[in-house]
Amino acid sequence: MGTVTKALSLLDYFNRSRAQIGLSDMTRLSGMNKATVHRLLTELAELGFVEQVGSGREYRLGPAFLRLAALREAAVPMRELSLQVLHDLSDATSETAHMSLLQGDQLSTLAYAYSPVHGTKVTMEDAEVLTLHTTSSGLAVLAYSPADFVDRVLAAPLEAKTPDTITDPDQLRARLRAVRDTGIAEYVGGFEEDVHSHAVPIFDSAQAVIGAVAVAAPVSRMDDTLIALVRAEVKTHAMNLTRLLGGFPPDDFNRDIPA
Amino acid sequence: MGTVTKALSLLDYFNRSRAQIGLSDMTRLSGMNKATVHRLLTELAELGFVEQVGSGREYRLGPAFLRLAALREAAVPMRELSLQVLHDLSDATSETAHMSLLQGDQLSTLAYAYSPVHGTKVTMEDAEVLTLHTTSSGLAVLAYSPADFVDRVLAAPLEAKTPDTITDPDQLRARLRAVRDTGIAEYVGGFEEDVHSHAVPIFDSAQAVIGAVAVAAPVSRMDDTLIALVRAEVKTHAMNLTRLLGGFPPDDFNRDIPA
DNA sequence: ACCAACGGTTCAAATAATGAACCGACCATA
DNA sequence: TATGGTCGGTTCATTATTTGAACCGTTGGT
Repeated sequence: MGTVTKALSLLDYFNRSRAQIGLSDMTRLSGMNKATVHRLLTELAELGFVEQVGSGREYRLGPAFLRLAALREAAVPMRELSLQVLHDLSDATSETAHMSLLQGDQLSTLAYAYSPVHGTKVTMEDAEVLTLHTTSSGLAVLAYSPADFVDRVLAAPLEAKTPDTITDPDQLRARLRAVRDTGIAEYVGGFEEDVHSHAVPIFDSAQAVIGAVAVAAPVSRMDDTLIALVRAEVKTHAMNLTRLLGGFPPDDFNRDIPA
Repeated sequence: MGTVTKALSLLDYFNRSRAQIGLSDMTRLSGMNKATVHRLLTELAELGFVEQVGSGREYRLGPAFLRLAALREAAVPMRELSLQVLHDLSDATSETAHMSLLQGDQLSTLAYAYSPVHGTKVTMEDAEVLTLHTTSSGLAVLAYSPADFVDRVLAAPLEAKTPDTITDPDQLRARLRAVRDTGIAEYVGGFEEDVHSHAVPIFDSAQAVIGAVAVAAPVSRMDDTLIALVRAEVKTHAMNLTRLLGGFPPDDFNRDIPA
């Protein structure tokens, strides 16, 4: 392992519940020699990557990250990142993948990717607007939204886009509980007939939901084999996108899919 | 220079106008050996601190910074606190307010706030980098920095950003004495022409200067009335921010403005 | 067809990283 | 107030990593 990796791997020991770490703790956590850890932390401190909290006390993450994160964000727009992940995802599933962001009480499609494998596929429009109660992405977002927001959305008139759209608030709430249990949302024909989709929420740096990644296929093609594949792939790719965007799943987010 | 410093100093060559850098360019910019730069970039890439844009193409800042910046802000909500104060300050003065942190021998902009009152205003960029000898914030920081740091900064070549930039060390030292007398720094057109700004230093819990809060306005608008208002407001808001951040001004810091 | 510049690789020589032992300071407990 | 444990930090001979000139194969412009 190179010295740079050793130094930067120290940063991984910081997290929300452990914002400050002392030299001895860091030595234990990393398994490295105390002198080594001290030298690395000192060097990181000079660069502003960590800082010492008081006088000769614990270390915490430094201010340099704010500057570099701003530059990163300026250099790589969210849409480009989403497209990369969606391309992978549609490749892995051979179906249409898309990503949408919560805007007001609707979802607006940020990006999508098609697979060339099948002649028939679910197609999207640029910046297509989706409603929350008619799509798997909407259920994924609602399932991790604050209660008052969910209340407001479900109190409004819920229009049926198809005969299969769920418009009963109680039924929708039951679906949201199911989503929270599995970490993944499913909807058959709620927005358009003949479309079966699975969606996983995307979170921001404050662990709040900001949108969802979904895979959509024609109902006829979505058999048990494809369902298993799609669920696994959407889950991992969505987690990956959350990470790329600098976000964190909430602590109660179902990290491991129970089959 | 330690290996870690070498690796992380590569990151400083990225900025808004140069978001992607190739291996050869980076070699030239850093003055290091190409093999060394390649190894360091590869190591940084494995950790997500940089990433390669296409297949065997240029490098850019990686996604790790978003995660770490979020953790930093969760641990120390410096940016959020600054934004609150800056918002108040720009409201009170009807001009642009900004806060920057000392990083190495430069200032990096942490946050800023605009006033909606005037159509023309001084604009900022996210994470904009300011030099110490060209800005009122820089003078404010230098005036309360240790002598050896000031010596080092003033001994380096001082580039003129505008015709009004002060590049003579003796003249700058005279300005620093004036800053210490009043507790507030002033600069007209040192960084950009037509900008007149006032700045007050921010201190940490060890009474050491860590940055500055400033208000910047177009030269034409900065008349005696506005100057008096800005000086009073910057002073109180900066003191307030120092306090919010858990810091203390040094004992010789001029607490009451003598008009 | 050519040349220059690109990203990337090699390996002996040079250099920086390492770690066991050691400080003084601090803080409970005795 | 002694004492034992832990803290952050330091030292320096040993060791392992980093370094850099030269070298690939590839690409793109002339």
